[in-house]
Amino acid sequence: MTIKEVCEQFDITPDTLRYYERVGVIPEVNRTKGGIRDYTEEDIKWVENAVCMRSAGVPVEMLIEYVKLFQEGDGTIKARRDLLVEARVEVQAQLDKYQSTMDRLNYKISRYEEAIKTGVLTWDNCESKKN
Amino acid sequence: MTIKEVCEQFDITPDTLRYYERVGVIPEVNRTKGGIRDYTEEDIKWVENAVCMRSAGVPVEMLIEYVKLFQEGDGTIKARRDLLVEARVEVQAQLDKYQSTMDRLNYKISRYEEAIKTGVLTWDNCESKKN
DNA sequence: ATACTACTTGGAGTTAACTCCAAGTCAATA
DNA sequence: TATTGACTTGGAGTTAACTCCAAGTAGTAT
Repeated sequence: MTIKEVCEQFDITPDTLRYYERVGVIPEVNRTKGGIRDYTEEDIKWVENAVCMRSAGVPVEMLIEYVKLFQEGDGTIKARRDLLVEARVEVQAQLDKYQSTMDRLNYKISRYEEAIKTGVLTWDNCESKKN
Repeated sequence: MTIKEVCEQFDITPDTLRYYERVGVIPEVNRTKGGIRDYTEEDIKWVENAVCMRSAGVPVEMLIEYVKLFQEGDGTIKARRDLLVEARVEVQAQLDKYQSTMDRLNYKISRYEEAIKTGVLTWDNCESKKN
């Protein structure tokens, strides 16, 4: 699979994909004799993982560390588990923040909808209410 | 309330708070005769809102736009509602990504826990499994 | 064989959101 | 009054994560 195809599949740019490989967010990718990247299923799984983790803000640094441990073999199982648990803590914390922001947005929007519908501003200052 | 106290309450730095005011993420803050910031309840509500929105990745640009509309008065109710709805779409999309990353992390961690517990690597390559 | 296109590399540039800094001011204490 | 310490400003610097670029090469269509 070419770099272009992989990019379309995950909606990222070739530059990003090459960057991920360069810094070690994914292991080195399979190449043709000519040196052109030819992604295997395995390579693509790594890309999928990286894209997913990055989309939730897991730092590039952490992904690099994980790949490094993975390549060192079975002796790093516990270390990898710990790294993932650490990542999970961060992701969960962010998730909670997003949820509370959603709650706030929903509240504010409902107040605005109400004002628009009734044509009356039913609050002194939307911003100064607890929500 | 002093800048220091507000910072402690929201766990941010004075520099960040001054930056928010400077670029317009929050309206201009109340001052003492000497020119020192003295946050009112109203000011603090704005800070609370900004911190919450920023923690969910709502861009500074959008918050600035919102404050600007707010200061223009009641004629901008619909525009403000639209802005908030736009923000909500983004936040929800991010929330979904975080959730699917959590699912992936939970799956991977459980595989690792299993391997650690049994002492047996029950998969060829943790990364190459669908999850 | 000759274009043409898509790929390759290392390195420089960009962006958003802070974060730090130097120089100056003010209120309270010694 | 002199010093201290926290505050003020505008502007420069930093950081993470890309994103772009110039120069070169490989595979494909004419």
